[in-house]
Amino acid sequence: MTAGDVAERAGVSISTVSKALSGKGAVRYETKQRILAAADELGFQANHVATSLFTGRTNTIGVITSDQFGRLTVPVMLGAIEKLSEREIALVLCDGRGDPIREQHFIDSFLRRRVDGILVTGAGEFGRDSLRGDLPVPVVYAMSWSRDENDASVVPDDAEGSRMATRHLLSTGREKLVFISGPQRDDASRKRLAATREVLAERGLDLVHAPLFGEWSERWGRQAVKQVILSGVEFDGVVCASDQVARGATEALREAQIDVPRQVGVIGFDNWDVMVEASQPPLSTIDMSLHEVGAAAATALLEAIETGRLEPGIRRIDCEFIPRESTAVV
Amino acid sequence: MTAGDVAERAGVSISTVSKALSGKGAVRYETKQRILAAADELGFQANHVATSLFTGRTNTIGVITSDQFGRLTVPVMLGAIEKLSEREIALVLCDGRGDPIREQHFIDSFLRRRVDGILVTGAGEFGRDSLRGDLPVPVVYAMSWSRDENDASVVPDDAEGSRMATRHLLSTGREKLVFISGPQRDDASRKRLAATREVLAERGLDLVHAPLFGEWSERWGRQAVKQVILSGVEFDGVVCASDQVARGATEALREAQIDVPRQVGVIGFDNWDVMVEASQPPLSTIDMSLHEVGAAAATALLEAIETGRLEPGIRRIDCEFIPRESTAVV
DNA sequence: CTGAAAGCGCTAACAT
DNA sequence: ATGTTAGCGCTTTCAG
Repeated sequence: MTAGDVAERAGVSISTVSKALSGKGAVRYETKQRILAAADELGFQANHVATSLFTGRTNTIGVITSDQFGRLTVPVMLGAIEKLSEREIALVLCDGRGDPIREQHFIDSFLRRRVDGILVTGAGEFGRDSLRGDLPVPVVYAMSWSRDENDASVVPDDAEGSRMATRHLLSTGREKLVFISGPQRDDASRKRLAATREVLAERGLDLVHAPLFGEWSERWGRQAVKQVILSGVEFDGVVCASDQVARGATEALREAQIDVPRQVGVIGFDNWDVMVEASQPPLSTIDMSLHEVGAAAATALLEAIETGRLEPGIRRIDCEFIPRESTAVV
Repeated sequence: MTAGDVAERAGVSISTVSKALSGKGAVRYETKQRILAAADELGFQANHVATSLFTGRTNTIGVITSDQFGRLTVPVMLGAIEKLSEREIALVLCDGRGDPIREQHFIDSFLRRRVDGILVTGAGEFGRDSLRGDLPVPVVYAMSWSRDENDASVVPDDAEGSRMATRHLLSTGREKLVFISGPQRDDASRKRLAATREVLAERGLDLVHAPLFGEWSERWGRQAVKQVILSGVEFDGVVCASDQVARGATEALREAQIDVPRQVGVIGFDNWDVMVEASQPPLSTIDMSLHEVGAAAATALLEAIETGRLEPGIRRIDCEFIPRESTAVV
């Protein structure tokens, strides 16, 4: 099933078939119809491989992840997929697992396949190393950002998200806040703490307890709250750097007969459906708009592919505040 | 950067370069070294597109999902990716969303791209329609299975998993079991119920309460247990068709001052880390080995691509029982 | 408006 | 052991 078959059936030459189907050359209306009909009858689909060989573009972009497509990277990837499939661009995936050797291997494979561009993603606990300097195709980092300022990265505006969270808690009349997060070395932990403190400072306030760093788990959230309660410090709001932590915190409060949201407000981060909805009460939280992060990264990559220009630096996508009961005013 | 450049640099012809690099033709050791050196210096990577055009194989397989790569399909896809990347086979992804029009669109795109095979995946609540009869490449369904008996599908052995769960509960000395599941129309619900009853029947037992169908959520798990408690029926074990349901059930039991596992044992299904670990106590459960499902589907597809033969029918992959505290004997 | 011909980068017979 | 040649299926000048 090639263009030759269609040509034969329509009684024209191969090049006329090509022109008719691509719509690029000048073909008489009537012959065009004949060709289209023939192509249709034969179910002809132009061989994309051959086209790519000629044009040098594969309409394919390589996606490499460092975290096995987890909870954070999947939405990013879906956002990118959606954007790219509008333009008939396919994604080929591979899982670098954060191992530079594996990554290098896959990059080579991408280059052999002549992908038009590369998207790098990952959970983004830390800034990551640049892939390597001399790639012949544009590279965009999504969610996971490159420490190299000449690279282009798209990430959620974490800091502003945390500010929104804190401002919201303050706006419900609470002033005695506690901050619970995951590991201290994680980028997200540090940024979210700094942002929380910044908002408090603007109002002449500070956290009423030293920030609590642990792990990204419900268990830690529970434990941290118990610790705060034990410390005897008075508090009326808990800023959590993840929904898991927030859910754990909420549970521990309930167990200690402290009413959420009446006595203490709790806000999470992530808008992870299974956490925020199952929590009692459901959690107010910050949505990182990961879908948009992926879509924006894809758009930037597309533009770079088409124009050859890629604006370096880190682009931040707005987060969204999602109100639920855990911070309601009662 | 083509084979021609390498040839020129090594002072040989293009075909000799091809032979040297592919290792297929006979090339004198010394010239081969020269060619390898030249290729290395130039950083030459053979153009995969050109090779594909010639060989007719793209070393690419298309993956189409009906559920946006959710919690169940991601591990399946990762299992497949791992298997396939061993052989330098890439996956191109798209998201059909269960919409036949979209699916058709992507299938066409796959065919234009001359993928070597197609993998269909999805959460598998129901058996799905076959893609369409006359595809020129092999198709394997993973997790989501095709209702057409001529197709090849790979799924977890759900029924045996449920039997294991029930047998385990019985083995801990419990006999008065309750069954809580998601929507009744879901395939998984019905199969898991049937399997549970089958094991009970073997021992001359039956559920002590009518099976409870609702949704795949913690909330429903909580509600269902409350309902059972309210009914006044005596029970000492809860078979749940998902970890979310099991976690909700466990919570409701705790709230009702019923000790898990001392008074009632609870077993889940999925081995979803964030659920089983955060539950108090942690949940015993059944792992569906989704990674293996993906890997097995990939293997079957590879074989079909290589040999042209694809064994039709549904292949079931063993589940694994994961003991934790919620069913411990105390 | 249509067709012949060259070529994208590679492979594999077939010479030499 | 190496080189020459003819494609893989398409696009695109360039003639006619």
